Amino acid sequence: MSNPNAGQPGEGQAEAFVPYEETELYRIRHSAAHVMAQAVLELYPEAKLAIGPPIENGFYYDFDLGTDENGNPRTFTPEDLEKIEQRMKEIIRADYPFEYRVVDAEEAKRLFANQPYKQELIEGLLKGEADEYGEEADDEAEVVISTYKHDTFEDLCRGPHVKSTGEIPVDGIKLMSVAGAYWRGDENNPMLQRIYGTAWPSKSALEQYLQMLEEARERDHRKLGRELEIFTFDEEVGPGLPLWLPNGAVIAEELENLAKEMERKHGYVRVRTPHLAKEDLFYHSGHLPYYAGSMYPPMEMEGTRYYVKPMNCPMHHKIFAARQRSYRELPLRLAEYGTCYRYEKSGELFGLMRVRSMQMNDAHIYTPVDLFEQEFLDVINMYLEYFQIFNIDRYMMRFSTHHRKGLGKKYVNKPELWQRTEQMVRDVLVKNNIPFVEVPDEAAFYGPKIDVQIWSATGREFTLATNQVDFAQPASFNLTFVNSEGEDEMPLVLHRAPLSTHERMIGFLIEHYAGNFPVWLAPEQVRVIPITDQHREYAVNIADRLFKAGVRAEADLGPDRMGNKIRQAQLKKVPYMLVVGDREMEAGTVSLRKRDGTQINAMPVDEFVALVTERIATRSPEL
RNA sequence: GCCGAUGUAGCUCAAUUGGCAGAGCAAUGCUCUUGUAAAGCAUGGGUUAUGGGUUCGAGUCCCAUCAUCGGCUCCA
Repeated sequence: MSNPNAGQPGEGQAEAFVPYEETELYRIRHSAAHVMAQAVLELYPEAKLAIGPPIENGFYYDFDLGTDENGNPRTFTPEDLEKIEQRMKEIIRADYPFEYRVVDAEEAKRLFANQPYKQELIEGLLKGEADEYGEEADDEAEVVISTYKHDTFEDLCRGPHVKSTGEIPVDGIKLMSVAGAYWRGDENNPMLQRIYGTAWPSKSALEQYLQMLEEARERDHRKLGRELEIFTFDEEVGPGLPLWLPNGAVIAEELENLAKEMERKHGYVRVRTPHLAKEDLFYHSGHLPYYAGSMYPPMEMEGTRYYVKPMNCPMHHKIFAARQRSYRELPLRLAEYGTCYRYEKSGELFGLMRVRSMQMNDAHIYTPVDLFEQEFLDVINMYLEYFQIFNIDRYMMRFSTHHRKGLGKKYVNKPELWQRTEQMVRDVLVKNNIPFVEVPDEAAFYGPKIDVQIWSATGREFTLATNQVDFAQPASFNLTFVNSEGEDEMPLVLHRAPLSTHERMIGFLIEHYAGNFPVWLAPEQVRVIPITDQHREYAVNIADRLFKAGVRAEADLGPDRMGNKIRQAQLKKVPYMLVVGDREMEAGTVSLRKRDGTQINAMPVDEFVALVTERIATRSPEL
């Protein structure tokens, strides 16, 4: 797929009107990849070249280094990176021109005679397959095979490049890391060695980028989650199984309260279901045929096999089927913060963003087909309401559809239903002017979906919320309702999880707010700081008063000085600090210091209580 | 799961070619009674991830396992 966020997803590119592919920076990065490949070939003459495209923030190139004397795959060492980078700078300084030429298929094959991956790419080009950028060839256009050459290095390449290596800013490049990557992104293919580099128009731009990475590390939810005591992992509990600390539990509960309010307003009813079920249920649902790879293995008792649930839907379907349903009670919207377990591969785990136990903001909407549009839109609107509350403005709606080659394997084998439901979703989106990108071959096994994509502090892309159409499970569970004609009719099911899972949502929110939660979400909302021991009782009284007003407030009665107590509260990112001494005690006031450093002295206690309770009640983003 | 790297006190990090495991912060105790981001003194804290091996001697070298990190694959 062509990356819709190719430049920077969000800030930093004011001149975003020019497509990334047409910018000078793109040519610089692409050219840097070629220069790197030359340097690698000089160091490892036997290396086989795969592909080396520009990417967001830089470029990479994939190599197959073959095997060593013992038959083990050869890999790059961190020292190699330094050598390669040094050599790249020499090549850049030598200012070799890039020369473009078109070659016919015969010559191309001869040119890359001992480059098997290039041969495969040439074959692909001739067959009109997607090129190295994943772009489908235009059926009408004739196949053009071209190369770019600089110094001793010639690569199969469409370009574009800079005029000569000297146009690559020698101080603007840096090799970042080595990684394994499968040839053509397929895990059945051999693993290649990938070197990632970054490239910028100048030394200062590079430094700025490195600085930005540094800052991103500061807001990484794994770091803040530890510092703010939100969650922890324990080796003995297991990887991907987070433990919510008291502060994290507060945030999770606030999110649940929000969800309950919102869902009540939108006509949902709540249900609760067990964490495991008999094997038969998951056969029925299609999970065992299509999803078993992500499920924990079964446990057996008295000859019956049970699975821990990877999703809540089958249970909700059983609730729908618990009695006969009438069209009069549809759409039926069943909601549950359900706890699910998925066996994510060990290398896929990532802090809170990718875990093995998760609580989903789940709901299933059973609707007659003719009410689908209305229900679907209501769900989208609920997303937008939530995003407004959290000030989430950097996201992307991704419409995932099936691909015919996956029918019966990745997707249930109902081609006409796929076509029909996908068209329904597309129509709703277009008709309501909701911006989205369509991505083929990314659907759920039971139907098309809309995912909301967001980015973690480290730049990794995640699906935050999801909204999926399901035409498969109603059929496999034989779900029906009696329509106005008195006939049995099958509903469509909408799966939706606008608040994601607690794990991913809170991981995201930590980074989104850099730990500075709005008052309503902050685990500790107010800290009262007495100046000396004589003010302890007054501090306790104020904290007590706030507590009774439903505010999460604590008095810091520790032995530290006021200055250090303020520092500690700042480090924990407590929104409000109330400093109290003689002046406040006499006047019945507090000195309010906000987390941002602003200060309001001599504020009457009543006034502060009114302020904080108003912020909480309205879920105000303001401090 | 795959490729690579890393693992020392609650946290951040030291420890020369293999030669007595240390510091700051945090914690605990005592003193100080303080006005908007760090008071002072003292004390405790470690089977150096786990299990093997090499060696007179291993945090350091080797092997295996576990976990984490950067990617790939996959995904809420």
